[in-house]
Amino acid sequence: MYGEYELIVATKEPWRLGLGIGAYKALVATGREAFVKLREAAGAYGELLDLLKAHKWIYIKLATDDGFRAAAKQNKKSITVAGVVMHLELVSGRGGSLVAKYFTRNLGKALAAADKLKAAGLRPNIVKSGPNYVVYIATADLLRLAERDGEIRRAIALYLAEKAKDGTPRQREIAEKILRRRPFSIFQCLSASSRSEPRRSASSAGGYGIEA
DNA sequence: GGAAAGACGTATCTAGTGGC
DNA sequence: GCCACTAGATACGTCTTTCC
Repeated sequence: MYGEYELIVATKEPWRLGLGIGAYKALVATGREAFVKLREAAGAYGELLDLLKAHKWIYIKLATDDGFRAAAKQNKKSITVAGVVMHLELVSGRGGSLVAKYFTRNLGKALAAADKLKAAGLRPNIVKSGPNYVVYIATADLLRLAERDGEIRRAIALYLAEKAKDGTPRQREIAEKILRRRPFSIFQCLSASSRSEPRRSASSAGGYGIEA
């Protein structure tokens, strides 16, 4: 697939940038290298594109960053609590609430997960749901956890923001209600996490185009 | 195709609050 | 203090999606 992509820049002096193709175009890179060049060229703009979650930028990162690709594959709105990977879920009761759940068909695993969560000072519940056992922590515990853990706070904020934007009408209603009710700010969470990262040197991303 | 995991909806319980 | 009402939380079933 990578061979199908070419990074071509239009310029008055194409020979300075790469292989000249036509009077004003330079072929800078092909295949995977085209994505790598694009990513390098983005420089500081990359941070902005990260925050904006621009889908074309995400495609570039998926093509150039193995770790990001693995994380994206694994990431299903899940959080890790006391070593237990749980996924977030909006529950549409009368008011609507947010819970973190761990699914398993193995009762022993469910009990073990609940023990870990208890050891972390939480109050897990185990319910049978069809053939599954569901270990979950309720909204109150989840929010207490979020106060202590920035990563979990960020995951919850992103999840709620995503549901408020792209969820079903009912999910949007619940997500917006929770966001109004709780002192969550997606922007606080994002800016807090971006502040903790080292600054990158700035460079221009202008002038590049990509052709498939 | 089947098992496991994930998503969603409904019913019910519980706690808080206001009116009397 | 009691009752009614409301909102939030929990319980649980079912359907869908994903993965082997």
